Amino acid sequence: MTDTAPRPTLEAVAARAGVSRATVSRVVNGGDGVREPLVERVRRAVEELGYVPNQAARSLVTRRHDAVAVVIAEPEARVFADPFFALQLRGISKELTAHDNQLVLLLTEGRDDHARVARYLAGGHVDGALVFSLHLDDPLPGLIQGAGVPTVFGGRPGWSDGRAADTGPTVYVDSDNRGGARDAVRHLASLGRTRIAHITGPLDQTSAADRLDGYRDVMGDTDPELVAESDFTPAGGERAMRDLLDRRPALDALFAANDLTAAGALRVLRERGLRVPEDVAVVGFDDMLPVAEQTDPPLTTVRQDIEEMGRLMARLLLRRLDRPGTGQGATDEDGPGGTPTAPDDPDDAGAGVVLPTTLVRRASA
Amino acid sequence: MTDTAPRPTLEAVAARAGVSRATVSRVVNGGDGVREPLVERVRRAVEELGYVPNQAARSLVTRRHDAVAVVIAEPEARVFADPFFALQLRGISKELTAHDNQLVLLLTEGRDDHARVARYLAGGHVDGALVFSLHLDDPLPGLIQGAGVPTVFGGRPGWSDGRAADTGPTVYVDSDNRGGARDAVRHLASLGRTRIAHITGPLDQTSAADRLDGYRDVMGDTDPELVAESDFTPAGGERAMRDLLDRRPALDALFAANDLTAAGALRVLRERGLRVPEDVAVVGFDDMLPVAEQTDPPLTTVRQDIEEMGRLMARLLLRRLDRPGTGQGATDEDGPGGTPTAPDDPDDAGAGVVLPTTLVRRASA
DNA sequence: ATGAAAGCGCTAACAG
DNA sequence: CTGTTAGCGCTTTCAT
Repeated sequence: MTDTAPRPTLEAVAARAGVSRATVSRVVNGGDGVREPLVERVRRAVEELGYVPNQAARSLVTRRHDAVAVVIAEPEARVFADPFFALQLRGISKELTAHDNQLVLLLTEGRDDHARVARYLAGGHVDGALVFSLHLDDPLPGLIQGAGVPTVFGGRPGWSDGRAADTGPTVYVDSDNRGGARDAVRHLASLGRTRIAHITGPLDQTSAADRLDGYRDVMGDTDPELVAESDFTPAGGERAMRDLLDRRPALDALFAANDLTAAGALRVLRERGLRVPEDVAVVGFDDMLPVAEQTDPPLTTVRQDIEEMGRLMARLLLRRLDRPGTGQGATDEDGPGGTPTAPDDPDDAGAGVVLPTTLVRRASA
Repeated sequence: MTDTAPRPTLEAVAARAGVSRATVSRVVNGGDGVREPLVERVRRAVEELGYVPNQAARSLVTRRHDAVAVVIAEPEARVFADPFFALQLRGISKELTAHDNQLVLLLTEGRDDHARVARYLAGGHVDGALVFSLHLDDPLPGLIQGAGVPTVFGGRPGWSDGRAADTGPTVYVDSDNRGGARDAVRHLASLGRTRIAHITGPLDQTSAADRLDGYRDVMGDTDPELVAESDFTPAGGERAMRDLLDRRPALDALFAANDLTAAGALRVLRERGLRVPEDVAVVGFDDMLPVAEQTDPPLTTVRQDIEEMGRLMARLLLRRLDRPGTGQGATDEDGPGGTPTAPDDPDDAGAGVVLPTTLVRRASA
């Protein structure tokens, strides 16, 4: 019937309520400084007409969009094989929603998309960006910082600090990969294990590199043959486990860089007739429920609160948006020295915020 | 240094190129009907100034946003435990990106969010919506259709057709759950199995109901005790398998409504000393790689192309947006009878498009 | 083929 | 406190 539904404008509401557009605008935006009876009348008119503000018109003048981009730079399908981003997104979404901000999702598949994303961000469509970039050599983060949009990173970016010079501090949220790894290895050691092997993730990702560092913190320089590099996948885990077993048949424990890898390793262990945890104790990382709880035996692992990471990223960004000047390009002197990180107060807007991890004990170690 | 980076406007480009704003606008939007030398000059000016159109201003006049909302209505955390939505999103994202559309993600957590989403959609922020609603009694789809935004649903909506009357046909994309289920059960039967059990998903979801129907298509009215209702989770699968085994110890095959459920069932089977596939052959549904390939034994299952579903949803929506009138509220007579569904041409914009499934044989059956 | 001018719907000074 | 008045940056008739 109604082919074009001509949405009512401020003007229409004003006419109906017998006031000026400005007054309606005031009421719609909180209604401060408008006398009660008028507020009431305007409210009613809005109600009756089913008025909804035109966001485009508003943005045009306010230069705010109440929208935040979430950029996930990951050419590999593998990312989608685990619920990591889904959980993170959920945390982000909750926080943004609570502050009436929209979430614009930008997924990239390889280099071709970089320019597109950079253009979009530079185009001022969103007030800020939350970006996930896993690899050390990813050019995207650089492009994004160049776009002049306030940004918070998910995971510690891998670049050296030099480049951050003229774009302000690089704000990121990460979990305590290194500390978590230490806990895992210490736990294994406390079980009396001494020949503790480690299967790493792709070492061009800071999370994997940090976990390896944690392992080394505890193990010192013991036998390098106990470390095998892998790729966070189950198949990679199988391969690495086989190598490890061939090289060091007497190993009595394994710390795998993530749960998927651990699952693969577990299969090889069983196939070789090794019992877990009796012969080889195994600890994973992530506490990815569908994996960790379903392995045989269920996996002891290091949990990170992924959803909370997302939440925190959003919170940090929104805070920066609220007080401009902390944004991009601002000369941001914060006194002598400065306080880059304050792990104790996750809400502190320091350069990096690191969330704690916890060891979850199940049957594998 | 540059505190406020005053983005160049059309005006600025026009001045630089020595033409009018109108001409710049034409060039920026394709440049038809502008003589080559001018086009060139404008292009250069755009380049030099780093001009990027202000989308808000543009939307204000065109009433297009080149943005599509993706609404995922799912209060349960479980959804995020599997990569289903991630894959779907990926497909959607690819398609939208290819057509220069943005993806606005709207995640809802329970009823409180419904009003928010409805308001957002009604607010005309996006040109269309892609919505996933799993449960029969979900009020959201209704609200959304009411909002007058062109919409395509992911998965066959569960409501009775009556309500679609005044909002035009309900367009959706689904995979052939029923046909896939039939294939699964037939495969089991072809293996010589006769006492084939079925663990269902939550029957208030059309996907689960359709799979049960497919099972019944093949099994007829045999022993209802061979069917156990469950919830798509591994734990639910365990529980259901135990029940089944208690009731019908002699069952020789299982068709599980999804891979997660099958994984749980597999564990119970092993725990009871039953060999798979020798004693009990098992088939799942989804072909969720991280699960299906990691079970012991690897799972024979029904694959659905999830990413393609997402792609197709986006394609269908964009097509509707391109030719208005096929949108909401349009009197959409398509001759006598009409052709609601044409499964053979997935790109046909019929009311429902159903994608085929394929059986993937692994070791479990 | 190009330019001039009129708005799209809203907010934000500024008056009163 | 409320109304008036300028635009925000862009597209789009309508002249030329």
